[in-house]
Amino acid sequence: MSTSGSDGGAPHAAERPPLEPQRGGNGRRLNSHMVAALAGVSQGTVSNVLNRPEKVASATYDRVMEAIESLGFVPNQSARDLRNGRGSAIGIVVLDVANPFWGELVRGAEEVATRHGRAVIVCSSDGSPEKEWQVLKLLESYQVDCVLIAPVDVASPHLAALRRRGTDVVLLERSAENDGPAIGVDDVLGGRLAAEHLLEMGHRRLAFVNGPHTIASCRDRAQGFLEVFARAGCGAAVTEVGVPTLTAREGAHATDALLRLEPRPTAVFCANDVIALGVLRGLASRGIPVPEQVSIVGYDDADFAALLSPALTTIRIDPMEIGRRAATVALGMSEDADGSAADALDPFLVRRESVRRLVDPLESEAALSAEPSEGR
Amino acid sequence: MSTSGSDGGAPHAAERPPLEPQRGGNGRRLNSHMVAALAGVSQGTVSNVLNRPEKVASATYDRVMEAIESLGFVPNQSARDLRNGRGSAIGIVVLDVANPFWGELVRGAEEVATRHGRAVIVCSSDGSPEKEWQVLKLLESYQVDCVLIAPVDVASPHLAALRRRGTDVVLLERSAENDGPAIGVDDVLGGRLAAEHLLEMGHRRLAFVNGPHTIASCRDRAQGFLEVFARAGCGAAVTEVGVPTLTAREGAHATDALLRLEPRPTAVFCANDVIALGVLRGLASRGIPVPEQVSIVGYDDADFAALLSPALTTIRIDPMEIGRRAATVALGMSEDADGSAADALDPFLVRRESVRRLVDPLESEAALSAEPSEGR
DNA sequence: CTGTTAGCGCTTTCAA
DNA sequence: TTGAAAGCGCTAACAG
Repeated sequence: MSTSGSDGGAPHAAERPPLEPQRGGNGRRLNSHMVAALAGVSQGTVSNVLNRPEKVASATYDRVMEAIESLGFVPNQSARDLRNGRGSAIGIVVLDVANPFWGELVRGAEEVATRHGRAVIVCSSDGSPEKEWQVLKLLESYQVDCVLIAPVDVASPHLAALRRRGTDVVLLERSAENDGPAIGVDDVLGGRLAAEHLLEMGHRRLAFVNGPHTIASCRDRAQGFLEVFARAGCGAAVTEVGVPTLTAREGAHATDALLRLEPRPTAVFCANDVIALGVLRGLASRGIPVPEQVSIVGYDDADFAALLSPALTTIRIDPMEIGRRAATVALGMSEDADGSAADALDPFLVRRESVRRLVDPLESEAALSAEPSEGR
Repeated sequence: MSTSGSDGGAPHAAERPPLEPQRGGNGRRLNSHMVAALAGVSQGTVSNVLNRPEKVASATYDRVMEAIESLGFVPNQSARDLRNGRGSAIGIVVLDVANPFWGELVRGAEEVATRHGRAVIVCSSDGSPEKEWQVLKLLESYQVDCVLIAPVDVASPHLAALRRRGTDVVLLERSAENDGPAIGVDDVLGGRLAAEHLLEMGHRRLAFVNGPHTIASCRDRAQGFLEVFARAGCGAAVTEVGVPTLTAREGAHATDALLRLEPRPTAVFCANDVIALGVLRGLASRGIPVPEQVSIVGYDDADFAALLSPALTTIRIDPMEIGRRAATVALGMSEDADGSAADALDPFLVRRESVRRLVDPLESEAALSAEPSEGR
């Protein structure tokens, strides 16, 4: 049997009439006026009980509360928002909620928002400026109080316009070309960490699988990663190979390009774990052992990173904490100091099994041929 | 330098006055009245242009549209919702958005909702009835048009009450004790699939790491899994070990209990991949090889399942499609047939590396003796 | 301390 | 085809 019954000609859910919700006993919609009537007070007093309890005598307070409970009254947020001239929901725009990184971030934001009785409206932009614009309009129509956003393009005029119209926006990434509040990880540092680790492990021929530079975090990771080699003056060869989207599929797809590189890299840094996962998959399907023949460093320390085989060495960041902080500043709860308080979380290296130490310095120079059996 | 500047005593974001958003040229809030003024029509006409374009002369239509564009006017959804007596957002309550399964599901729902100009309010219940109730109140205050929910307890009175008050609710799981619309995977079938596979592979001593039976999907998976053995009459020994939450941590924690079992199981079925991942981790830390000593079957085919080592044999379901369908019926777009249309997605088995075939029938018989070899 | 009142921006009769 | 006016449920200012 199906769960949605088609019992004897009953109309199905989709075509039920615009039946009015939440009726009181008399058949009218349940509202503060009815609560007031039941408690024997005026609407204004009900409002006060809800919003400024201290302004009302405790006897009346109790009576009103009782009425509220017994009726199961829930104030109409649309009306409040309308009256207050500003919505109470908060919007959050990420690249893709289905991606665990953004999922966790959303979770963190949602946690603090709902704790404050605020709804969070979640939208995915898929990295598409059009879709981003569309969802921003949507959020604006809902009069959201503020939007937390990982912008496709920080410099987007739509963003600026949104802010100009009075919506608070807090960026889910740090960015030089932005003056508003922003919470994010210091991705330049993250890139640097990866580079230093690889250098220290003896790697000199490297590749970096990265997303489009329109994404600030990609740009930053590249900057940090590349600047280490530029500075080191160690004659390392670093190639950046770009992928259009940060997905496992693209990572796997990039493997071909990686293997065509001359000289072939001994290590590849991936802009995130999902890509690393794709690269790992691509390498595995071609029978190339990791880390024996190529070392991999990911970014994010996603759930699965520790459980891959080999376990993925990665740069750890805590997306949920970003979400929490972003929501906190968005709600104006960041009363600490001058508002510039700790807006960047420092990522750190998690050493696992996907990076091999190149013991013999010559080995890294031997171009492509020769590989020692390396058993460990 | 920090991204949120504390430049020369300028007040920081949190304490800016309740400055009114989206002003028109004259300093008042931008509304349909101002659009009307600019276009030289009345408010009602603007409303018609937006909602019933066919009712308005094309000349006026163009003029109004132009005014809308030039002003950058976005209608106030709170006001519409208030006036319409029903919100336009849709709520979705899952156990945890940070979990990739729910993240994907949310994504699917969000995709179809935003395509229809509807906002999605996302909430995580964490499997806690209190938190669920809290978020349901939140959603109700926002007057959401409908809520998509994976209930902590299908039989919850709060759910029934919500529905009674006129909010559409569509369940994100199939359940016998529910008569409203529901989209979900046929978990009984899923459990059955796992059992049949294990049986076919020669396993007779099994364990099932499962979450609380208050969660319908857990109950159903158990039902399907157990009923196969009951029916098979093959004298298989199956033990269900319960974990309070469906997390990797709990899975790892359950490993002890698993290993204490007499007789020790040759295969364990896990209620989802995340738990399987925890069990895998627990087993690995104790040096017990999979699948050589124990076989594992997961559920969900999460992102990482294929990349574990060994790659996880699992029951695949498509959460995003569930989300899409749920949102579709919620929006009353399911005009197909009588409303009972395909409300269950069939899961299927994905054979990978975590299940070993017990070649020698004696091996599996040694423990409990007698069973018809049942090969099929 | 509590009641009264005036709208917030929008949709929708009802008239013109 | 368009305009005028009423009112959705709530809050805030002001009176009592």
